[in-house]
Amino acid sequence: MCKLILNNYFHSLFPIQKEIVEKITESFCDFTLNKNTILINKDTISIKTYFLQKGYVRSYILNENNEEVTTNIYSAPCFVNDFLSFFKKQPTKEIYKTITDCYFWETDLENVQANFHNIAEFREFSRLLFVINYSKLNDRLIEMVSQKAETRYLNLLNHQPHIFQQVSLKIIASYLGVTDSTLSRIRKEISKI
Amino acid sequence: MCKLILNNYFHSLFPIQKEIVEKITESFCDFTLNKNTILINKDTISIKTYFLQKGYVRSYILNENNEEVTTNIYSAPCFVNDFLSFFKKQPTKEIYKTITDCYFWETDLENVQANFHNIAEFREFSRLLFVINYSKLNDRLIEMVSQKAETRYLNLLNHQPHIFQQVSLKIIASYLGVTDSTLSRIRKEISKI
DNA sequence: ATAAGAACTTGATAAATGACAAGAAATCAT
DNA sequence: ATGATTTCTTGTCATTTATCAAGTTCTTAT
Repeated sequence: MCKLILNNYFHSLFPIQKEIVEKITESFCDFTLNKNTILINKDTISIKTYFLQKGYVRSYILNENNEEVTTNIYSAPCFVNDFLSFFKKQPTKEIYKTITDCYFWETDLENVQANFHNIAEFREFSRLLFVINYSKLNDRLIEMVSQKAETRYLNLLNHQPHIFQQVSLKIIASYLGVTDSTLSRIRKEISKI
Repeated sequence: MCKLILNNYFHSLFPIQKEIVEKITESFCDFTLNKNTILINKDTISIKTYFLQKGYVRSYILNENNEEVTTNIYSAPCFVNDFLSFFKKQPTKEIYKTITDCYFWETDLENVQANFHNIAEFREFSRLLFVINYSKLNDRLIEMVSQKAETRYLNLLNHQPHIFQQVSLKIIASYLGVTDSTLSRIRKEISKI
């Protein structure tokens, strides 16, 4: 149980003394999940916060036709959270499921609260995590409304090529907001060039 | 200079003692802007945080054809912030402009920091504000990728009918992710029923 | 190794939306 | 009030993407 990667993640976002990071992560516990396993189920209250050290996770909703629409793809190292559910204790609308075998760290709200109110550096880190997540989501929204599917595909391919090694095109298609047939045709078009 | 509405907003999101709210908002200053005035310009660093007490504001980007794509519409009372710019001092990608005459309160990062680290209730409020904003943005993204334009239009009409009184269809169209011609046709179709 | 299922591709056709242009209606500045 | 500007609508046609169905390839469980 080595917390090196977890601790480094805190450092990488906001400069914090080693001893303080160790105090923050003291109560984190590790666990693994096999691929295609639910991490957080729909309509439940997420009582843990998760750090994904290894693997890929996606969140998705079921639309009116019960089709899965991928809302986010998480690639380690990163935190995986349903903010509204975790902090406001509301039922989740999305399902969070592993795409590959995964290695996680988890802790609960009680511990987050203690750190948040007692450790100034953790407060800064937490806020930064929100700012970055909000900003990424905003960028994604802008991309979805202002660029066409082919551009969005090329952006993903350029910025996160590793995703294509691990995640099926069906999931990627729904993340890009198109059907798998359309994605297949986009790839065909691009390969011609 | 009456801070009643501003103070009430804090209360409405998270229960805080009156005296503490007054302390939090002590350093907020008010100002007005005429309609169609820039609040935060593109490529600048937003050094203030804004509370919109009265009026409507929108944020938008300029796409590759220099067309305005509305990313958000803010209706009072609410906070208006470019989180990434304000907290990470990064240049904004979006322009924030008033749609109507507006009345604002503002304060700076120094004050936010003092409150954030000294007042536990403000910390909770701040985090809640992030959680709610993140969640709204996530809902909007889900709506954009999983529902068609007509449904998105009807949702906006049901949940925020007041927007249609103050905001031009051109801006609403771009917020819904369609052209103004398409929105016009959607409205025509619906009116037939 | 093999059968079953899932992932991916492809074709034909339909639906949704965009692009452009022109005209009508509303708003604004003087 | 009047002309200029902007907003909104509408027509025609093009583009993008979805839908459905069939076939191929790849994975996985036994």
